[in-house]
Amino acid sequence: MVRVRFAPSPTGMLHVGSLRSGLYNYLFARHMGGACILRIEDTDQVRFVEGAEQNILEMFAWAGIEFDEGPHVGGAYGPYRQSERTAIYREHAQFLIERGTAYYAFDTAEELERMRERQQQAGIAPKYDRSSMRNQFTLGEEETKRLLESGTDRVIRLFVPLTGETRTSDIVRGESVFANRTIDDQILLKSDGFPTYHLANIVDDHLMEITHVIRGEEWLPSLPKHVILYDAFGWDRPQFAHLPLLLSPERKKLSKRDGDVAVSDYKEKGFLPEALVNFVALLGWNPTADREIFPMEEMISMFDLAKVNKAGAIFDIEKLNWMNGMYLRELPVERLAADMQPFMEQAGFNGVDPAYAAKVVNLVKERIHFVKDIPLFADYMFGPVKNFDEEYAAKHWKPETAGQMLELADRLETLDEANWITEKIDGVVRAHAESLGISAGKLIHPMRLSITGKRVGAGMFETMEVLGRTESLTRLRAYAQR
RNA sequence: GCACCCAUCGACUAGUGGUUAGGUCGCCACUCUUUCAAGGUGGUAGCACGGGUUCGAAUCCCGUUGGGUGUACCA
Repeated sequence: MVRVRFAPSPTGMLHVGSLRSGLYNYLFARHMGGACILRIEDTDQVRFVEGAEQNILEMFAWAGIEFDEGPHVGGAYGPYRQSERTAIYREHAQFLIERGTAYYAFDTAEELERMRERQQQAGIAPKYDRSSMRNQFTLGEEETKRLLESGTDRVIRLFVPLTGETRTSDIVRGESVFANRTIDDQILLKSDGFPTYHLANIVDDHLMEITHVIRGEEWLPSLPKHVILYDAFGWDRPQFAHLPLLLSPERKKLSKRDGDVAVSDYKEKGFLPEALVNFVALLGWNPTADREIFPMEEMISMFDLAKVNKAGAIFDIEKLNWMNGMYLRELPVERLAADMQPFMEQAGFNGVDPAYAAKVVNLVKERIHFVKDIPLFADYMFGPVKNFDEEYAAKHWKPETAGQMLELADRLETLDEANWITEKIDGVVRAHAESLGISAGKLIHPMRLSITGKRVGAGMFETMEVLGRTESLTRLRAYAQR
């Protein structure tokens, strides 16, 4: 059975790149009928951010991505927070020491810093020098034992052979070869007793029976270390798939400095979760080139890791905007009206009838890019017109217009509530225009001005139908008589 | 510096030896029209470069160039 995991570290708000990594894990798991696990990698006590885990959970829920196991739902392989598994890592580090594939080192941060400076000056790659630093090999058995017993700060490092090479395999990128002499003796267990990512990740993936490791390309350089670790334990390794990076318009790894990178930023800006998910899915993967809109279910059935691209993809907000518009026009209006609710409150429109709100959404959804825009775009649907477009008035309001509008109002009044529908209103307006010997447009523009105050909006007759008979007539007369 | 990864229109991509190099966003034009959108139609624009291999290379190989990631007691 396929088991995959998404393993974020709770150091901030969920990043859109992480959303995509999580999504690919989810799509792959669902496609294969396997399990998708959430594991919190909180082994860095310094970078821990309060509330980050909560944000990760909320954003995935918002995006419609569910985990089968994780700290919030439990599971048979827990605990799912690495900070609750430290004893496990210590035991495994110890096991490696006994096997001779890891060793103790006692260097201080300053000593390591000086080592790197020396190496830099000598023009060689910075890498832990096992033969000159303070570790169990240079210190000898007796001194090592003495330091351990005296409680001196120590770390456990991975023993990487100085010769030979390590071969790795990746579903997206194929085979690679790394010369062992270029691979660092990575710290596995820190002096605070916590594991580094490298140790915790391998131990947990093994214990949680992960079959496929799907993660960002930034991990590719440490893949050989991980492979060596699996060998050091004597474990089979999972299959790896390293995803291309999400890039800023400057082609750099998308980071906080590039503006909105948190999923919550997009939620607050009014993007629909379906659109954001669809959009990031297509950044690096493409099921079929003949269309762009794929609901989650369809992505699941079509997902294929082997079709994931190798090159990084620029996060192009323009296309996201377009896609949001596509979903905006497809999603049920009740759902959109519910999404609009928080923005209505922000705009000061409280207590609006949900059914009426849905009608307004339906009326204007083709003309806007975000539900968030509706309270501003169609403010006149939720309260009196606040101000009238002067320029628009100057262009379409002629000396004879007021009289024409009042006459029109009288004629429209002959339509009762039941007949206050788009087609009937349309008919009355056109008949009136004909009797006046002018084009319908000559009437419609002043009507739009009187009723909405704006020069742009939905179809005039549809707008009047939704606004209602009484309010429409009142506004028509009020402006003509002002 | 060193290690590794990558390279098709401005952007996302299809393409796995034979295509007029296709689609989508954006942009431009036209159309529809009561405005603005949406829609429809058309257009703009690309295989980084140089060598091979081959009857034939966007596709395979090598190199160059360019870009990216990593290089922590962070993940």
